[in-house]
Amino acid sequence: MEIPKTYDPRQAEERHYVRWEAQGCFAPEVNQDPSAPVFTISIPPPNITGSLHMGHALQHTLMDVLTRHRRMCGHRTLWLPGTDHASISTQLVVSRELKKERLTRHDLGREKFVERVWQWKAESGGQITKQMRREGASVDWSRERFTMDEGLSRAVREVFVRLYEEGSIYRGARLINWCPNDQTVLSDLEVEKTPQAGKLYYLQYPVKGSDRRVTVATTRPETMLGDTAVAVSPNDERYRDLIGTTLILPLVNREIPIIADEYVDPEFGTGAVKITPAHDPNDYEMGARHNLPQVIVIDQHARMTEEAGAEFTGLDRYAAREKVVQQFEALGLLEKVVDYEFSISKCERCKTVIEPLISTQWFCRMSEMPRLALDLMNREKKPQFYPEVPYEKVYTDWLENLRDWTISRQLWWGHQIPAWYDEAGNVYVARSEEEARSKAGTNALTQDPDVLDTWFSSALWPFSTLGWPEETADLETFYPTSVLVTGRDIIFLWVSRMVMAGLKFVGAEPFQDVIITGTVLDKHGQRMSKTKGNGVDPMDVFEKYGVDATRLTLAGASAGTDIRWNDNQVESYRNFANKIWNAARFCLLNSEGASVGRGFAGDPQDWALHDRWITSRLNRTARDVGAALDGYQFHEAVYALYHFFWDDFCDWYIELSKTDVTAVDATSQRDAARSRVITVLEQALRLLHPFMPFITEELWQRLPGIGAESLHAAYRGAKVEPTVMLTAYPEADARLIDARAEAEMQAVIELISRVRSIRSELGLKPGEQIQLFVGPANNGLTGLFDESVTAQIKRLTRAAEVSFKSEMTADVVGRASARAALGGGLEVAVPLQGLIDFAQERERLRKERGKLQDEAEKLEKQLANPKFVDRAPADKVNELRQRLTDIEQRIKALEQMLEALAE
RNA sequence: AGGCGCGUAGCUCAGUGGUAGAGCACUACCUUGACACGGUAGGGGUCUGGGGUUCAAAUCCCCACGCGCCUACCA
Repeated sequence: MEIPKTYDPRQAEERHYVRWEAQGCFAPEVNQDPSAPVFTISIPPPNITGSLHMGHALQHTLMDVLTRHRRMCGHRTLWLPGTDHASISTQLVVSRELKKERLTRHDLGREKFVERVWQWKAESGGQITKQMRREGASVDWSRERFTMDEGLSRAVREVFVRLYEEGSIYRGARLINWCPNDQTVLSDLEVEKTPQAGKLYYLQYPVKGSDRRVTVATTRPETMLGDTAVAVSPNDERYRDLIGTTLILPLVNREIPIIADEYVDPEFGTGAVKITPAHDPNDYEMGARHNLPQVIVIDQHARMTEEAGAEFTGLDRYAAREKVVQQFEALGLLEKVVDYEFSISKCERCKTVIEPLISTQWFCRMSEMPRLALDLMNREKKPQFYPEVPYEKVYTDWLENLRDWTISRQLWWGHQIPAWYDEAGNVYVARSEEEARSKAGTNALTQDPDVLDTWFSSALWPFSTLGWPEETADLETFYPTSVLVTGRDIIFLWVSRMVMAGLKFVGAEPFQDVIITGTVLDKHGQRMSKTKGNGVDPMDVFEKYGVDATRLTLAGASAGTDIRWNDNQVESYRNFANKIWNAARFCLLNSEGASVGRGFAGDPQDWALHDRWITSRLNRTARDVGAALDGYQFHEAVYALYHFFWDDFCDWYIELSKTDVTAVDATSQRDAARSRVITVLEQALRLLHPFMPFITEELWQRLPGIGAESLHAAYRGAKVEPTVMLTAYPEADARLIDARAEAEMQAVIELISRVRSIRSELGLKPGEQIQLFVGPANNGLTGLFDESVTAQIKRLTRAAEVSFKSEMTADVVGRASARAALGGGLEVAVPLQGLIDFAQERERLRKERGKLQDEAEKLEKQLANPKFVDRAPADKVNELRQRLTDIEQRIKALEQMLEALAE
């Protein structure tokens, strides 16, 4: 059999996914067991304009690990894929394309533009779905969904109509966040605050019929043109007498009142606040409290309106600012200007400064639905967040202080609002135009031109993708889903809204658990971003190190915390993949006469030590991995697998099996040993499969003795070729976890390591054969060293001979020996016939003794403390006593050795 | 302004009351019949600083310093 010495990930990645997908291995229908438990994950739908980034790669890896694990446990698993339509982004992308043709969307008109977007989607919108295949994501493509699909759109209309009919959706004029660049309203969550170095302008407003002036401080002088009051704190002595009097607003000469409101902080600025109800959220509220008029001085393009006065009409807001300041200065009404840092709201997408405007929009009331979600958390602690701290609190805090959600957008791409107006302006909200017509009693209707916030449809994702509002079999079977894996940035935008919608419309939470992943940062700890150009493209990493290594890196990063991306880490997992490849290569090159699943017959107590040991380690690993995955501690699972495979299986088990496995004669002993290594390998491949799907499949396919009967019972009737992904995930058998075998093996390992250490420290050449004395023979441990173990010790320490001595005195082992004191009173000696440098050997032994003495001293001190002995648990005290005894024994042995070496 | 998190080996990070760990990097030796993307043996840490609780603190509490994130209507 030709097996290359180095693993080439590429060819395995190309072969297996296609077959898995074609044979329906990812679809829940592959499961033939009607009583199987169900496991469902609904993917956070990536945006159709996007391409795969490290955040996706991380989340997809975790979802795939969970899905593949549950599938191997025989569960009926569904990981449902799809994408969302991303109104603004997509519209911007397509508009940019049009710009190249010197066209705008208005040139095309709405219908043609939307057609064009669909066309763009068909051509360029499928990038992520291709990339997910490369990742190995075991999603059921036959159930792929898109938020603008007919079915999902129907769900959107249904929800809209129901909410409208019960009064939870309303239309009205409110102060909203307006993006003058994108020409649309934005919800509070799509606005980002950034600190900004600016100025605070102190403007003086004359008091009517008096020489007095009231000074107000503002960061936006241009808004003064729309002021309709000045507010002061009711308890502020400085202004008390002015409350209720009138000011003359400079430049516009409007008379405005001085009002009192608790909101005003007398400590800040001058203690007097100009109030512009039409252009500031706080002023808007105060205006409502005091019934102030709203004077609109800025329009949707952030230019001044006619209301701002003839001189200002049409000026950009910043030009207007300058002009206002100039004129105040000219009038002697500019008291001062100071530098001032404040935070400014920008459009999350285009970074344009948001203009708060009064505008008629559709809103969704946030009163009953957040209550449903909060009640569920209080009552049943659902969904369960991982990590619970701090995300559960982040989630509930947000739900407790929600403002109504602006759901309309002035865009063309998206779900057009199912509301129609007749000529009189009456509104008819309906599931279809026909329904609206029959409600209106006329055909002369125009549909509201706006579309809904993309997140409105995303909120329905976990059930709309399963067929809701129809009562489909999928909805019945797969809802609520099991777990949601996502980033912390969309807990508000998406997670909470899904919970609200799920509770409201299906009557059950959309998922039981929520895993919040960290952010993948660059190696300097910076957020990856296009503008900084510090992003790492997962596709490049796949190409360079392989998909499996990349997945292991992502899964191996600590749960919930941010990940600094570092190629070194992937490289080490690439090396691990190569280690797996070569361990398998060894097994396969020596596989004649071997078969998976054989070799471990009979009572385990009759097996060789290393066989009992590896079986114990394997079962312990299966137990640890299972427990880690149940708690979503992926990194613990990776750690356990890595060390089991490399340290236990490769470094020791394969080495200890080599003599038997590579025997020249085809004996049953040889074949049984071969079967045992290959059986352990096969179990290890199964354990690794959810994390490293490609290499495990590639190798598993080559193992002798695998076939349809290797599959998990739930998949045996399915029409699939044997595949590791449908085998049973190894489950720990508690009876095979053998602490004694592990302790005994530990003694053998210590012996070998110490002898190697002696060899190394004394600078013996690798080929130089030595002799070993081990004893004293009355020690319980020497019973371990049967013929086979002794042979292994010889091989691994390059010893020509191992002799067991009843005593380990200098007389017996010879004065010229390098020696070591092992645990349990065991000693080992390497006689060196004059080669030994006595001074050097004494130094070595003293150093060793020094270390032990330090430790003994600490233990003695602790054990001499009556408080410790009295108050610490008895087994802890015993443990330390035992450790001390062992150390003392070793020290004693070392002292005898030193004595024997004395000049 | 508030809330939360983090600070452990040169680097990236596990560990969260009872003997300080991993990967990478580093040193020495080794082309031994799976693997140099490898093997063997090593070096390296007053667990940010200070105080407290405890028989025992990297781990729990308080304070300080440094870093990061999130939320918020201070003109």
